[in-house]
Amino acid sequence: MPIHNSDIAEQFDEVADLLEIEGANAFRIRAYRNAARTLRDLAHSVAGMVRDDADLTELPGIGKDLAGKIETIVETGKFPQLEDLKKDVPEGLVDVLGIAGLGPKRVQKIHEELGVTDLEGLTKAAKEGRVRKLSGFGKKTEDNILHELETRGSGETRTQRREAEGRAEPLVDYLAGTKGVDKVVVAGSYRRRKETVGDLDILVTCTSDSPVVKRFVDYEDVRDVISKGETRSTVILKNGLQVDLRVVESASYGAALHYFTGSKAHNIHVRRMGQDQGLKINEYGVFRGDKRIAGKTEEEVYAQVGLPYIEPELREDRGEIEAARTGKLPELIELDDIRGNLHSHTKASDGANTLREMAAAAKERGWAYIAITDHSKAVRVANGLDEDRLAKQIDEIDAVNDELEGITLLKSIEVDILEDGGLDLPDSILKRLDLRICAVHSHFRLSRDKQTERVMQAMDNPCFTIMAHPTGRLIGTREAYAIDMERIIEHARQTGCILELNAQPERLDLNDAHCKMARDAGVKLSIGTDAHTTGQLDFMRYGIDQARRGWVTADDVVNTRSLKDLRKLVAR
DNA sequence: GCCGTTTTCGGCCCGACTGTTTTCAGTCG
Repeated sequence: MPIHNSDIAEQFDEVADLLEIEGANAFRIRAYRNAARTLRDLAHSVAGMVRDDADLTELPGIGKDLAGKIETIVETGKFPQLEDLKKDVPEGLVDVLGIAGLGPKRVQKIHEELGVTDLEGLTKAAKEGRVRKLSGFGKKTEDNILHELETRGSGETRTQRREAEGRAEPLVDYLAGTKGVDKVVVAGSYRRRKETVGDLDILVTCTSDSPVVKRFVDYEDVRDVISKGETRSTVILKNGLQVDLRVVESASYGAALHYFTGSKAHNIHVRRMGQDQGLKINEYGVFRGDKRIAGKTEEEVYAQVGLPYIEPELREDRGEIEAARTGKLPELIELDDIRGNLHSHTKASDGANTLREMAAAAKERGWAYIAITDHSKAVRVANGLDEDRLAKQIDEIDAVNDELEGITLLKSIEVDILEDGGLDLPDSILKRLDLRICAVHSHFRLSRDKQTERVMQAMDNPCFTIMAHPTGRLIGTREAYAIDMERIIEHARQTGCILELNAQPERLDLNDAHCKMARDAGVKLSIGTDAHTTGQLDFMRYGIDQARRGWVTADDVVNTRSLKDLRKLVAR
């Protein structure tokens, strides 16, 4: 059973949690968390690196000690240090640490003085009024703990970007209407365009007498007010989403925007660079001594540490600072670069619109072409096309194209990859199409090797043009099927196949790390909306967001090309 | 536990808010 990066990352995070409760050195704890993050962000398998005898200490945040621990985990499947820690610290305390307002010190105290070892014990102790009697605790703290225990959902939840937008936009409009308010902007992972957000960070600039904080906590969608100060406030919305408000004066806008956009790792890196030059960087500006020397814009902040502006989507401390320093930042793709869409459905299978309607909607968006990719017959629930129906659709598209102006329908199909790696329709009909996108819709539970080989075999068929939603994941509801993306990307490179970045907001498949990996390998991408209605063609922007997070440029994406150039690219 | 264009030892980002305290520890982002 191969060990995945995320397995090791999880164990490192668990060690960090347990060490925290033990009261270990904070920097040692951070080292484990940093290492966990490095492993999660890594596009290739660290187990593979161990197998190849690669030097793990080359990875950021991994030194001699952690490299050794990774090797032990990969080679033996065991992590003795974690086992030992679990003997010393009850595991249930990790859940207790997850309660907002309870940090390591308080958890320790609750454990030592009240004998609490898990959430159940904590609930009992709080209900019996024993928590408030501890020194440093009080009635209010106890009430907060009980409230938190009652209202918290099941574990950690992140909100999908589209849902977050639905909450953020009206709130921004509401705040912008407040007296004295100048700018209102959503920062945080929302601005970095992550596929999901943990909370919303809203930054406001306003006059000193603006009632914006009061207006914020009075917002009708607020369920709980966690804190409310002069420059900061935190609330929980009725759907459980946390929103943080930060207020700064205009002179600090850029510094605050940079700070609250993050990521934390990116900020720490930039601050350290500032420190090396005798500068202090905080949310109010860049300071030499007590004198603020920058802060009005983000560009100013970066300039002070000798860097060009870095796009928010890149700010994950995944090499963007080095790239900026050496002038190697990618010129990220933009929505305007897109010339067409290569994944769309019609009424013929499970879409809602006709060929003409889809063509008109694509033209409205300024595109030059749209590929019609209805399902093939294996997907019965979606009324997939057999050979005869596809042949009819080919004729129909030819006829419609004769009437259309300024937009071209491309003949295509989303053909199923069968369990044995064959395609669901004969080559004879597939060859009549302009391009073919190929997809896995069944047998998700094959072993990693079998799944990988199934797809690679399909890629060997010259009819294979684009791999649709390559890992099959649905954000928050279905894990990716087991597949070795390193091998898939390498095979795509060798065969000239294209990988799709599916832009459906619950798919966004490839993820950002895989986009970068494909790009680094020189494999071309297609950003496809997978639209089942004309309106879903607007999902293109989610795909662009994800691509930008993957360092993707317009040149890396086939559907930024003119129709003529696209035809050349899809011919293998 | 990591890391190094002054360093292989001694640093490690920085400020706001809450609750319980009488000047601040703990927590959070």
